[in-house]
Amino acid sequence: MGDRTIVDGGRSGDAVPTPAIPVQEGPALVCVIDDDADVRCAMESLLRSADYRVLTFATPDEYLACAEAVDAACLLLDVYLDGADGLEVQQALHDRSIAVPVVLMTGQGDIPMTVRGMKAGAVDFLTKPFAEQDVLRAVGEAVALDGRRRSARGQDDAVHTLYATLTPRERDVMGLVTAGLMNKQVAAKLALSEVTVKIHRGNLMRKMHAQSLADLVRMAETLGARERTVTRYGAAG
Amino acid sequence: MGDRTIVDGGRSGDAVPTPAIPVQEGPALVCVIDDDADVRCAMESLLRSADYRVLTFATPDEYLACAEAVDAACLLLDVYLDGADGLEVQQALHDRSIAVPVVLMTGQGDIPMTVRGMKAGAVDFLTKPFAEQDVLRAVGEAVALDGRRRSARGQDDAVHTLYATLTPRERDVMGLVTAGLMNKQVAAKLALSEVTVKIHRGNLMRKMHAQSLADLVRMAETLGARERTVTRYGAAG
DNA sequence: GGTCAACCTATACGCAGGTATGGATGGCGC
DNA sequence: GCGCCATCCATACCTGCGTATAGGTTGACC
Repeated sequence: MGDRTIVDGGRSGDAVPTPAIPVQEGPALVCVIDDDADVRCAMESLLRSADYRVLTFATPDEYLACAEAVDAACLLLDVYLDGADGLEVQQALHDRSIAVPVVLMTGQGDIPMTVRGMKAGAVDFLTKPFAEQDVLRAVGEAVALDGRRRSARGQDDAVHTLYATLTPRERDVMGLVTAGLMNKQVAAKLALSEVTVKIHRGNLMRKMHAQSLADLVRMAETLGARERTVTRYGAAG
Repeated sequence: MGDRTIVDGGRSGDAVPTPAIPVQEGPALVCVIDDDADVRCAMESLLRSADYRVLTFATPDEYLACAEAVDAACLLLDVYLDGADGLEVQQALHDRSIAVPVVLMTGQGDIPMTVRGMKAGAVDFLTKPFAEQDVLRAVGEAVALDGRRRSARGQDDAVHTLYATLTPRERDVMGLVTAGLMNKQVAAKLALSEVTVKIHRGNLMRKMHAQSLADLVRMAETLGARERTVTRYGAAG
């Protein structure tokens, strides 16, 4: 605690950015895709009354083309659309790494379709006619899940942002150091002198904002950037 | 690796057990619960032809009372039983921390029931009459999932087994050391001298079979035994 | 009462980690 | 060309870590 004073403002060698963690502002955004205008209208008024921001779309293409929609915390998706299957839309979202929680809706669904939808990661599967409380409960769950995902991703992004500032050599050293190798062993593996390794190590510790090796190891786990040549524990030979 | 020779056979101070990792032997065991004898019989012959070991039960109670059944890699469960709801059985399994992958079956299911079953963690939901290929595919998925869970749990159990051999003091030290504190700081927190901390530290490193601090940190993450007084990274003050 | 495990301490030595000082090289952009 | 950056190295010094040696105190168990 008082033993070592850490000064990081006086050094001019490396500019270390402090990444801002993205915070969700205001009420959550819910998107609705349904080809039935009556459904869209009913959903919009119901969700607005529950204090959500709402955007509605008649087709998946409209949704995918909308810049605002990428911030959605929940997607209410009709599985029975004119042009495309709602389950295909789920797949399309997955392919584009869009991780919005999906609530599926249907008028005439069957069990295999439900199973496919749920296995594809849907939060819930609502059948028409909708009970308002069911819709709000499902949307509530989806928004809550989205919040958890966002905060988890915020942590990961912060680490990635810092990692991006490392030079290639510093990443090499970080990988081997977090694998449990001593400076001498790292030096041998990278064909360097031990002093050089120490310098890189000190630099990357500062750049990663790591106060200890334990910190760095946990960051490496987050990054998945560890040298995975061994089973799970134990220093790499 | 040749720099430091680690000898752990000659010391007589601590007996450190090497935990055996449980390995699944032979063909996987599949359990079937259905009140219809015809279904049980058909399932049994189908699954045996696919080289699974099979146990069938008419009621959930029979299954829960069977000692052999706890090793099951898959449970085929009828959701429409005489006495108890199949979904309640899922809940009962969860309450008893039985983590067997479940495949639900039904003759007259509806979508809300399917959603409940899938949200409760079912691998699949089959509708009667069954297509053989669907059954085998679902069971195959369940068994594969079980295999992944077993290997993951094997790793965790190994660490827990080692951790169980630590004395209370060694656990204190491990928590603070893996939180990133220096020996001196650990000593201050526990009101000890630094030498004592070093001894505990050396002992626990040997007992945990950790070759480096990085190893120990990863084990602590597995255990969830870290001092979680800080946000996520950064040494505890 | 003896034995053992767990716990604690002091001193001392050697090695590993970290930093500072003081260089050197090569690539890139203005 | 010049500055900037990443990379590399050597020497030196201090701190931290790990172990060995050589004790001590409790409390449980036979």
